[in-house]
Order: sequence, then structure tokens, then C-alpha cells
Amino acid sequence: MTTPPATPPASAASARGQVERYDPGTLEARWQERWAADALYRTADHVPGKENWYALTMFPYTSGDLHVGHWFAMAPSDALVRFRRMQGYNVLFPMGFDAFGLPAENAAIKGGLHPQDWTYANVERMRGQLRRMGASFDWDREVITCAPDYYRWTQWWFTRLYRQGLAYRGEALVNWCPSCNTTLANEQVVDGRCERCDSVTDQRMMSQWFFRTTNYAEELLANQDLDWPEHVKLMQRNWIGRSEGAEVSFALEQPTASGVDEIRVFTTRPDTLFGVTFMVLAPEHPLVKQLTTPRRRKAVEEYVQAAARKTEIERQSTELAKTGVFTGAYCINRLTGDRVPVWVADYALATYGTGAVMGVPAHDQRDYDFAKQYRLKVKVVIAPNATRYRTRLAEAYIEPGVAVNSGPFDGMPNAEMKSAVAQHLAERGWGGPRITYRLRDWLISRQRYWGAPIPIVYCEDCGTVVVPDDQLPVELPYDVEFRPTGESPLALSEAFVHTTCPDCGKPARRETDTMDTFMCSSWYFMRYADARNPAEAFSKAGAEAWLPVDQYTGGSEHATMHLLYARFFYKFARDIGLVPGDEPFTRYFSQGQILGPDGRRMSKSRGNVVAPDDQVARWGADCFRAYLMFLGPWEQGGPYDVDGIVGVSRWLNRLWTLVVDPPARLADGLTSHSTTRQLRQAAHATLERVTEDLGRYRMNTMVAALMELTNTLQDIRATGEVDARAWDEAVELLVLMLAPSCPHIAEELWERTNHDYATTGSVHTQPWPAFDPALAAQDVVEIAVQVNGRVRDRLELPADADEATARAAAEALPRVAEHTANHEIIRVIYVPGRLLNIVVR
RNA sequence: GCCGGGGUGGCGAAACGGCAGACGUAGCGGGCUUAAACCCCGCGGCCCGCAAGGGCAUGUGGGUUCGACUCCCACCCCCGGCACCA
Repeated sequence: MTTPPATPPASAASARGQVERYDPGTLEARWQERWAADALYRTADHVPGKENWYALTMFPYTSGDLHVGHWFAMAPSDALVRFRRMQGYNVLFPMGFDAFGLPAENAAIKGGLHPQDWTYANVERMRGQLRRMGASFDWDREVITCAPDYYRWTQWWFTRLYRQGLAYRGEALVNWCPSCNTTLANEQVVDGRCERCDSVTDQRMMSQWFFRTTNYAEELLANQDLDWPEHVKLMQRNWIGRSEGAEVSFALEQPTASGVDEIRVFTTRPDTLFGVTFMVLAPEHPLVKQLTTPRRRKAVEEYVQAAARKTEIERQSTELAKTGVFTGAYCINRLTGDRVPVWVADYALATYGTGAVMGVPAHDQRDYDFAKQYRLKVKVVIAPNATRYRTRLAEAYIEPGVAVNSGPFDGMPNAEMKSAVAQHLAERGWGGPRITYRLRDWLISRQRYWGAPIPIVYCEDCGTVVVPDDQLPVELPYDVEFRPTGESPLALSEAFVHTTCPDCGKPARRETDTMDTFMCSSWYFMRYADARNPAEAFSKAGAEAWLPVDQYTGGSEHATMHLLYARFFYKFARDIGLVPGDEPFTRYFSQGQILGPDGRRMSKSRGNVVAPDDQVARWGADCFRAYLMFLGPWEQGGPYDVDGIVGVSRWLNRLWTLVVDPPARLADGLTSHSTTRQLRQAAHATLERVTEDLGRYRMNTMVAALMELTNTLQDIRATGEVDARAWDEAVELLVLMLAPSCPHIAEELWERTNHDYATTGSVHTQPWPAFDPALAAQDVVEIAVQVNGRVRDRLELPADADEATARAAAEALPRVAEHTANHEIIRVIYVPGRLLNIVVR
């Protein structure tokens, strides 16, 4: 079998003659080099006469490959940045790498490469891919979170939080991922599974480092004024989960051996306190062991152990019937003096409120179910009507009502009673008003290698000592056995563990856990403001120049993790006087998710991954960028249709040809020619649309508008004689409008239309053109003529025609007359430029 | 169950309460080509009709309006989040 030579036929001659073909590959590489050589995107902190604008798109994790999702977030962001620059802003648009984290270790274990070497190799590769995108990143401010000159400051943040009492070590029930062999923050457990690897997690009592995010719960909750997507703000508010209610103390009938004489509960229904018929402790509640009577011990221990064996998924399932065991102990409802049996049941959660629940079966469905299961008493204390009400219920009564069987509160509306009871309790020292959050403190300890070491030293004499600034960074040693065992790999490194106490100089041991990588990403956007600063995390001047971020772009999967942590960090930074404002991200845009061609999440196992490199190699970066913008609304995302991109490629080819091969007969002074008017109208109307669309992040319709103008120019070219000035103006506007989305071809065409890059500058440094409303307006418009709301004909009219003119012209149309004859015209509605509706009877 | 976001041609989509389907694809017909194409022209929701034209169409059913994809009410389906949080 013979194959033809690989060289394509040299002649690509079209009907229009020999025209140079659009060749994105070489053209894009050439301009990328040129821009880099000229440092076109280096951003100064201040430029006279220009306002600063900080645009940020989430930096990628160093997985090794940029995927379509990265492009989908970054390419439109870059277009908006370029647009804003042309509008006269001094724009900071930095890029970097989120480089610590488990995948590096997992890949290292699998492939035999050290996590650090794996990570830096990936940085190298991804940097190249990002450059190939043609985005206008300021690489001089690049950050790599695993570099000592970065994590030194991550550790510094820890020390500041520690000194402010916001970092603490505490014993708590924490989430554990048995596959990752490490603890996880609450935010990193999704439906009882590890957010990273999807393994089922369990809970363990461990001593770990936490940040007091709950100190800021109230402020984090107050996000409604942020210019963020509502659904993201809502996710955060749901996550924080504020509940208003009361804490109530119940006296133990028999104080425990250790002297505890009460059980405290949190309730949102203090109005039902008179209806308590049992008490429930979570299996992990510290009092369980102490108050269980000898006769009940065996049963309780068995139950507690069984609960511990269950996974979170099993524990949290609402479908399961309620289970529990009686402890044999009783407590006293101080308001009524009632003797209340104390049970253990796993529907009480150890990590919420006080870990104990008062059982009010008459007015809480869960308590009702539990009471039915174990035949416990049901006491009605809220009723729709104070005089007549049911005492036997088929389900809990949770509607509003008035108090009954509630002593001094009888007859009081229950809404009012909530605060009255809380008040009553407070006066007697039995509890009082209380607000509880679902949000937990942020667990930041990780029993893994590839992260920033926690800068803490344990000294026998001085106790827990924070590493002083001049001893940072606490360097992560390279030569460590990092296989995950559940114990921190750093504990195995004698050289790392053994140190001296910063306070007294005696031998001491280092903390061997590393920090959650979400810590690195909680402040990277601040570092960009002054990325090369060797003496500070960032300078005051840098912060004043750039913070807070004006526009942030990323996926909403980070709503309750990164975006929440970053807000926490920023508020802390504000409190210690480092940054201006209260919020890190003034505006946040959440782009949609790009799916595989089959409409499902892209994944290697499904084999539906579209590699951006392949798309770029085949179509060019400009084409791929524009196609991603053209697909649909940016916030929506959707399946990536590999066949659709050809339309964008055809468009760019036509546009190219149009500019490189202008109309055959260009003549001066044809200003009265109808095509001249049409040309100018189309160009200015498009400019109006594109300006509007870019301002509202509507990238898809922006590209469509450019396509339309291209089609119009092509039609006009075909008519023959065209006014040279009008043509040049239209082409110039088209190229300027193309610059944000397709920076390379725009630059090339800009140069080819008599603009010298060396003297007059890049197309990307040109001011955004202003459109002329008079030119953008149409002279003649086609309107629809309706009879009773149905279109019967169309009519061409001068744009400024009045109603009488329009009506006369419409009634003269035979197809209209047909429908109005023998009818009485009762009304005529005229919308200039749109339609005329004749209403008949 | 609760809270968001969506249902418009074969597909991706567009449409200040005012001509539904811009723009683009798939497909069909034609041109240029020995042949093709990431080239050019045309058609391109469904039904009836040779055509002119007419009817039906924006998840379903109501309503408001001269006029509804758009506003209101009820419901169905899909996607995302939360869910034994006391």
C-alpha cells in the first residue's frame, strides 16, 4: 500500500485568487513570544490616570494537566480583563499554582516520584499550557504554594491566628478518611464521604488543631450584600446554619461520681419545655458512661459500640427507624419537677449543640417517632385552641398555637413563649437564650506529608510554643518516608522532630502534622498584591493598591470550602490591620461546568475527556477560546460538543479573508452610497451590542454579534464597490472588538491593517472605541402588522414614522384589509420600530 | 422533604411584555473541484397545501393583557445544594 506524501498541496487557491491562509499555530506562537518579550502584561501597582482593577480566576491545582474546565473559567475571564484594560483600567490578573495536597503523594507512591519533583514537573507543564492559552497573566507575580518562600507565610498566618487565640489544639470527634489516612474538616466531608476520594468516612476522638471559624459565624452569615450569585451565598448561609433558641439545664437525679449534676441541652423550642418526657444523649456524649446504672451498663455499652461501628452514612440516614437504650438514670425538669428518663440514641448528634436533646414527642416528629418506638409518654403542651384540643396525636403537632399544661404560661401564644421561657430560665440560672451554628471550627491538622508543617514546638518545660517569625519557615524535609500510615510521616523523621525550644533552648519536639491545603488557598490572592516580598506576607502598600479583589471567577463547588475559608482569613486580616474592607471578593462570578460530549462529568474512566491541548493544536487557541465563550451562557456550562467548534473556525477564517483580501473596488467619497450607510450602521450597532454584552459577561451573544458583523461585511463586499473609509472603519472596529476574545488573530490583523506594533502599540493597548448612536440607529425599519395579535404582513417604514403614517400604510396592505374588512376597528397599538397591532371586533 | 437553577427546532442556543428560533451546528440541495475540505450559494420547528397561504408550536393546565418564552397561580420533569442540626 502506498501513502501519499505528507506535504499538502501548496495551492489553497480560492475563487477570489491566491490569498494567504489563516494559520493560527504559527501566528499565535509568534505573538505569545512577542508579548512575553515586551512584558506587555506586567502590572505596576500604580499607573497615573488609571484606576486599579483586580481580576482573579481561581488558580489550578498542580494535577499535571489543564482541563477544559480551567479554560472555561480562565479564557472568558481573560477576555473581560482585556476589555477592561482597553477601557482604561490598570488591571492585575495574576496566576499561580495550588501545589500542596494529597494527589502529589498518591501519584508519588504510585509512580515512584517524590511529591516535590512530581509537583514541580507539573508546574512546568501547566505553565506552558497556560501560556498557550494566550491569557494576559502577569507572570511576575506567580505564586507556588509549596515553595518555602510562600509557605513560610502560610505558617506565619498560623502563628498570627495562634497569638490571637484563633488557633487552638483540642480533643474532639473528628472526621477520618480511612483511604487518605488523615482527618478532614467538616466542609471536606460530603454526604459522609471524603470530598477528595469518595471513601466513606468515620469519626474518631482525636487531639487536633482547629481555627475558630465559629467566632466569625455571624459575620460570615451576613453575606447578602455581596455581589455574588445568590445560590452561592445561600449555600454558605445554609452551611453556617444559624439557629436561635435556648440552652436548658436539667438536674441529674443522681450527680455523677465526678460531680456533674446536670445535663445541658440546646433547643429551638423552649416553648415546649413543659412537654419534655425523656432525654436523649448522643452515644459519644461524655456523660453516658458516668450516669448509666449498673443494671443497664451492658445494654448501653453494646449500643454505644454498635453506633461507633456505623458509618456516618448509616448514622445520618433518615429512613432508619429510631433506636436507643435507656441508661437507667433520670433527670429533673426544673420547671415542672418531672422525673425524666435519660436515654442514649444515635439520632442525637454529638457534634451539634450540646450533644443532648430534650425529648418532646408531642411537638417534634423525631421525638414522636422515638417515643412511639419505645412507648414513652406524649404530653401535649401546645394546641391550636386553649380549651379544646386532642391529647392523642397521630403525629407531632408543630404548627403555631397556645400553651396548655404549661403552668404560668398557659394561654400564651407559643411564638411569644419562646423568649419568655428563655428569660425565665436565665433569671433562675437554669439556662437562657442561646444561638447555635451548624458551622464547626475548621480542623486544619493533616496526618500527611505534602503540606506546610504546623509551626509549633512542644517543650516539656514551656509547653506548646509557637515558632518565632525569624525561625520560619519550618521547612518540610525532602528525605522522608511519606507513605500514609495514619501517623504523620514527619513523625518518622528524627531530624525534623528533634529541635530546641524557641523559648528556653532545651530539647523539644516539633508538631508533626501538616496544614490543610485549603489554608494555602485562603490567602494566595493577598500574596499576589506583593508576591516577591521577602520580608512580609505582603506590604501595606500592596494591599492598599489591590485589595479587595474586584472580580473573582471560579466554580461554585468551592462555596462552602475555599470561599468560606478565604472570607474567614480576610476578616481576620482586617482585624489585625492588614487589609482594607471586610470582604475578600467584592464580586464573584461562578461559571458553569463543562461536561463531556455525552453530557456527563468528564472523567478518564468514562473516556469522555476532551483535552484542551488537542483542541488548541487542531483549531488554535483563539478558536478554542471563542468556542468556549460561544457555547452558551457562561454561568450555565453544559456539554462540550466537539463538532460545534468548526463553526467558530469557519468564522475566523472568513474574518481573516475579509481583512486580508478586502473588496475588489474600494473607492473614496461614496458616502451617499447605501452600502456605506449600511456598513457604518452595522459596525456601530455591533459595537453597541458587544460593549453591552461584555459589560454583562454575556460572552455567547458577544461572539454571535461579531459573527453577524462578519457576515454583513462579507455580503457588502460581494456587492462590489465599497467606500474605502467606511470599510476601513468597520474592519478596524471589528478587529478591536475581537481583541478581548481572540487576542492573537486580532493582533495579527491589527498589524496587517496599517497599525505598526512597534510604534503605535499592540491592539491590546488601544482604547475601547466609543460607538456613535446616530450611526448605530437604523433609517428604515421593518415592522410587523398584526390584526388581533396575529402577524398578517410586514411593512418597511422610516424609523421615525408616526402612528398615522404607519396605520395608513398598514391598512393599505391587501392581506391586512382582508382581515379588517367587515370588522370594526376598536383599537390600534403602534410600537415604533416593532409592530402595529390593529384590534378589530 | 426544604432551598436554588433550568425545561424553546435533531443539537448548542437567542429574544427591553411587541415579528419565537438571532448566531452556530447536524442534515438536505446546488456550485467550485479529478476528488475532497476547516471553500462558496441556498433550504433548514411541525402539520395541511402544487403554490399563494393557512393552522399548530417555547414542559403541562389555568389566568392577566390588544399582545406572554417573558408577568401571576397550580402542577410535572431534569440538574445542583441541604437534610435526624434538636
